[in-house]
Amino acid sequence: MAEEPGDRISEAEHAVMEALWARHPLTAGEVADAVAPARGWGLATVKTLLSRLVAKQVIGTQPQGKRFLYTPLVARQDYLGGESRRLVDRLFGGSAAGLFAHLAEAEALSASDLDEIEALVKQIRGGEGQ
Amino acid sequence: MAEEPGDRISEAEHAVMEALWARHPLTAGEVADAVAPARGWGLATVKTLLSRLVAKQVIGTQPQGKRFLYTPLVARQDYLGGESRRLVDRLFGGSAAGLFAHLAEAEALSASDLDEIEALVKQIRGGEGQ
DNA sequence: CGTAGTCGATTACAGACGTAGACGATAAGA
DNA sequence: TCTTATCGTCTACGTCTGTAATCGACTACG
Repeated sequence: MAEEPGDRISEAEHAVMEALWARHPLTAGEVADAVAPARGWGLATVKTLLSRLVAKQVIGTQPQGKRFLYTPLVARQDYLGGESRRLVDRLFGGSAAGLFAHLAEAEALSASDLDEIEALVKQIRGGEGQ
Repeated sequence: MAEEPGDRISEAEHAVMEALWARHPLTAGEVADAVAPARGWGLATVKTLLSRLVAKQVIGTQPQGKRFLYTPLVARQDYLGGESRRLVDRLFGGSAAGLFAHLAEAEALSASDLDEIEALVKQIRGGEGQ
C-alpha cells in the first residue's frame, strides 16, 4: 500500500534517472541507448528498471501509440537534496559543516573546489535577501 | 590482491559500527545494549549483524573466555571518507564543490555552517604547513 | 556434578535489487 | 493483409539486507 513516492531509488535505477533528467520524455529504447552500453546492460534490464521506477512513482508515462514516453516526476535537485541530506544526517549528525570538514581533512578538496566554495560562501552571505 | 574489506557496510550494520567506534572492544551483549534499544532490535539481530561484519572483515574478534570481544578494523574516518566520496562521485561527478553548491542552494546550510566552512577554507589555504 | 543461562554459529524468510528471458499485443512496413 | 520488429508486462532467480529463532557448546552457580 502507501502509493506515495516514498520509495528509495537504487543505484541502477539512478543511472536510468540520470538519462531521463538529461533529456525527456524518452521511450524505453532511447533510455536504453543512453545508459545500457555504459553499464553493459541488455534492453530487458532497462525495461525492468523503468517499470520499477514507474511503480515507485518517480517517473511517469504518457502513451504514444503503442509505447510509452517516460518523464521524471521528481526533480533532480530534490533527489540530490534527499540523498545528500541522508548522508549528512547519517554520517555527520546532520552537520553539513561536518561533511565539509571531513572532505577537507581527507584532502578531497582541490584548489578549484576551495575557490568555488569560498565564492559560494560569499555569495550566500551577501545576496541573502530573496 | 588480498582479502580486503571490500564489502560495503549496510545501514543496519553501520549502526553497529558506530557503537564499536564509540567504544571498543565490546562483547555482543554490550553492543546490543548500546544499539538495540534505539533501533528496536532483539539481541539476535545484533548478533547477526556482528557476524556479517566479521565476515566482511570490517571488525575483528579476540576470544575472551567463551565469548568474543569485537573491535573495528576500519577507521571511522576511512569509512566516512569512502561513503562521502561515493556520494560525491555518484551524484556530483566527483566535485565536492558541486555537493557544496547543492547544499547551499537547498538552504541546507545554517549560518554557523557557513562560519565553520569559511574558517576551514581559510585554514586549509593559509596554515597549510602541516 | 548437574542444571540453567549465555555465546557464537547455523538456519530462516520476506522484501529489495541486479539482471534478464519469455510472452502476448501491436504498429509499421511489404 | 501478413509479417516482423517493438513494446510493456510477467516471471525468474541469485544476492543482499533486515530481522530473528534455534541449536549445540560451554560457563558458572548451586
